[in-house]
Amino acid sequence: MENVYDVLMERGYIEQCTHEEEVKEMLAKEPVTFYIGFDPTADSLHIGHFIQIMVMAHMQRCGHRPIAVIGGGTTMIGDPSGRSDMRQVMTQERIANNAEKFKKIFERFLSFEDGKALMVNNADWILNLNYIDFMRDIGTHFSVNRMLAADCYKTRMEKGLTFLEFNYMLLQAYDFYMLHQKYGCKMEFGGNDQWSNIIAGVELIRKKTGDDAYGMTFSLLTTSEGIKMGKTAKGALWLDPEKTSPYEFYQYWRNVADADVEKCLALLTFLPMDEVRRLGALEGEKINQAKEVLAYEVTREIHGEEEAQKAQDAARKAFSGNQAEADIPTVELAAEKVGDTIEILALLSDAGITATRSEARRLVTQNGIAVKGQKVTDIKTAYTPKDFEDGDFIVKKGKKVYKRIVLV
RNA sequence: GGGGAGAUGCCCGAGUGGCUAAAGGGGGCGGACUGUAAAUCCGUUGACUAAGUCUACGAUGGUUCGAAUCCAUCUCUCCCCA
Repeated sequence: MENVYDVLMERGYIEQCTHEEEVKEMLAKEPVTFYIGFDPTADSLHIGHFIQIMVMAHMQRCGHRPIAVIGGGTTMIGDPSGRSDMRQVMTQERIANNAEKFKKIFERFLSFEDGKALMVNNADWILNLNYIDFMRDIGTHFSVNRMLAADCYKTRMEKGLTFLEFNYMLLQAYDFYMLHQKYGCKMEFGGNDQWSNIIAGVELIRKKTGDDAYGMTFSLLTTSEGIKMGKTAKGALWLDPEKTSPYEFYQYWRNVADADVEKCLALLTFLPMDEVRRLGALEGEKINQAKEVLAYEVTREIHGEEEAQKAQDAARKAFSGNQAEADIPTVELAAEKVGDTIEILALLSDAGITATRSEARRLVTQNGIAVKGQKVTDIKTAYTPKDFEDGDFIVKKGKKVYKRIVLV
């Protein structure tokens, strides 16, 4: 069987590794149990988590056993790594609720049959810890001096770090230790921002048991300019279709920068590397083919074949000028709002296409609005219910945003 | 516990009585150019009517014809000392 280490390396996942040679050897000769933790701080996973899921999937395909750990316990603390502010304290109910949603996504990518993968919640062993016991048992193995020097606290050394958050590292290390004891877990993976926490776990296991444990981190998805990817105007790029529609999701990937196409194909799809390299090498206008493949593939992974197809068709139609048939988002507008006639400004704001009338006015004056394929340049332009009758009342905002307005 | 500094629009940050809806930058949005790319250029970026009005500079009161700017109290943040 192919060594998953080479696969991960070739596709560009690996950022840091504790014991490169040993890890490579181990992964080649035996099935390895490893874990990745996910803190349910939001009610949906985002694209950053997706990379981790991909890694688990690659690992499982090569015969290793993933443990997806839901951080129901650690979320009670909040990981301060790389953050400039303290996380909001969350209630147990919300955490449990979010954890439920995570499960569904994992099941799409991992096979949990016959214990080929596990999902556990660290709330099971963290929530009932006894403070004194824990401190004597685990706390003794940590040096505050070293912790303070850790890179992940850097930003917090300027802004302030509470003792609550300072404990996070111990708990994550303890997770790894527990998984090692219970399931023989030998490796912990995570985003590169988790490096400090992962090392802490590796060292804890070595100190307490003398056993070998390893850690590896993966690149955070960044653009060629080094900016974190997956940010949209509305916040993160969510995997939940309720929060980010498949169409928006598709469009995000359709619009990535040329320079990022190959990297994204390697990290976010299962396409063979030969194909990835071929697509990434396309030049000029042709790179758009690669972007279509990328957008389609990623959307298919997350939302399924059907949704991906729909998004692709909609996008193609919308951008080829043949908008009438495109499956573009519909917004409803109450008929009484329209009355006998409605002016463009009221239309845009009432339909939620713009947040305010001022914004609508701005857009119209700046030539940013088209209705039924016609630029609207006069803010006095008005419409009557008749204009909506054929169901093709399509508003184009800027170059890329299309909305179909339907009276209700 | 003692002392000091600070809180301005989405973010950073200037502004220390009227010329301030608030410089500058970033980001966002629109336009041009294009390949639904990048870079670049232009415009725009509190709200409502279209020429004013209203709401805004941590919160609440006060001084003044007039306050982001002065005073008081409060809240929060950071720094130094213990």
